[in-house]
Amino acid sequence: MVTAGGHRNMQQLCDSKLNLSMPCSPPAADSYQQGCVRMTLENADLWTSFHSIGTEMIITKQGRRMFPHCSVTVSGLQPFANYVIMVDMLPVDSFKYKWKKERWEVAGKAEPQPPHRTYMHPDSPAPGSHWMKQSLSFLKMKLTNNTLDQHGYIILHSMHRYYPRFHVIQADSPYTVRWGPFQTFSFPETTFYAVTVYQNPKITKLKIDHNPFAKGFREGGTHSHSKRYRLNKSPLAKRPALDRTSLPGNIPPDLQRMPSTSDSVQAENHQASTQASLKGGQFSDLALQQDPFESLHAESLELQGYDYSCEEQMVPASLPQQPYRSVEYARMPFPSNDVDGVHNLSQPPPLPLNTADRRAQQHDYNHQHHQQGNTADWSQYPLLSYTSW
DNA sequence: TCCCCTACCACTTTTGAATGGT
DNA sequence: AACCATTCAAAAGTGGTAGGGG
Repeated sequence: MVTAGGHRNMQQLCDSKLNLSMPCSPPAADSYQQGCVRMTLENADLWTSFHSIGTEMIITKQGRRMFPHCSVTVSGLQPFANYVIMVDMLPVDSFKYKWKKERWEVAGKAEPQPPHRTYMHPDSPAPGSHWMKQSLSFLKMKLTNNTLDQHGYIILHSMHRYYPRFHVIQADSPYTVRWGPFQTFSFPETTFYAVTVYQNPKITKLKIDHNPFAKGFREGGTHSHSKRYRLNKSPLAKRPALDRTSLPGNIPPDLQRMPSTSDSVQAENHQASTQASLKGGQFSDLALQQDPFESLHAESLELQGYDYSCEEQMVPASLPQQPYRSVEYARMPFPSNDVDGVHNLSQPPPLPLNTADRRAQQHDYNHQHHQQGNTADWSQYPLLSYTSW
């Protein structure tokens, strides 16, 4: 059983930084508690380096790996129970951004959410002993801005901010994840701007310094763009789009089915889902502390009726049954009004980098306070994406 | 005009099939 | 025959940027 436990109060949560424990489940889920799952972000120093500048992740139509890539260690699992471990991406806020004058600025309201995708670790399902044996790398997870992507890559909007969310689900197969209790983790340091080209030169430099693949360009000398279009061949076109490394861990499209967010409780919590998923107070409190003055301007950016609904466009039908996880499912460890338990951020989301960020986060703060006492809106972002109904 | 996206480049790293040795 | 180690070609992946499009 994936259980909740560990850090309960905010101070503990903030102290834990990159080593996250799940907040305890609400009483309703106590019967499923048998331990305390902990997740630690690997390469935390690297992530922090990028985060201090403002991490950017390239997204391309063909799909691009992350750098730094997500790698975590897990403990507290039951050695002989099977688990599925997955990642999805959530928007940090309700804005889109632009890079202007050496800084990120809010450029308006976020685009409607693209189809929600979830990446499953290739080893899934595997016993807890396996997961705890070594760190889990999500190196092969790819990000794309192609909303019609058929490879199962994570679909994001450019110039928007996201953070990865890790799910640990007790399940014997990807087809039964809907039934198993699960816990969710996220790391503030992993927040990033999705971009099609790097905006911040500092990020480029940092990536080149750390990413061996970039050395070819740096050390290879000049780009002979005079040759461009002379050869009518694309490195990608001459290869199969999906290959031996093509995300074996991706959830079969058949499994990417979830209840629409317009359903049930999700409709009630229409807006602010992201903010709520980041809430728990920590994030917002920090944002306020950071720049209370500038936060005064936040309300001008308040969004109205932002549509967070997720719709899966990929509709393969190789399986007759398309499991989904319903937020109303009884085993869901997410409480309806336990703020600490709504999500598992032990830390506030990333520190604001500039005025725009602070405003955005203040927006989150305001919104979160409006959400206090409300029902859980974590459900805005289903654990598994869905295709159709 | 501005902003963002796409396609392409040259190079490094990774992958896995083929081969040879024990 | 089975296993392990090595080799090497192909595939994958990378950031920069010209050009295109909205």
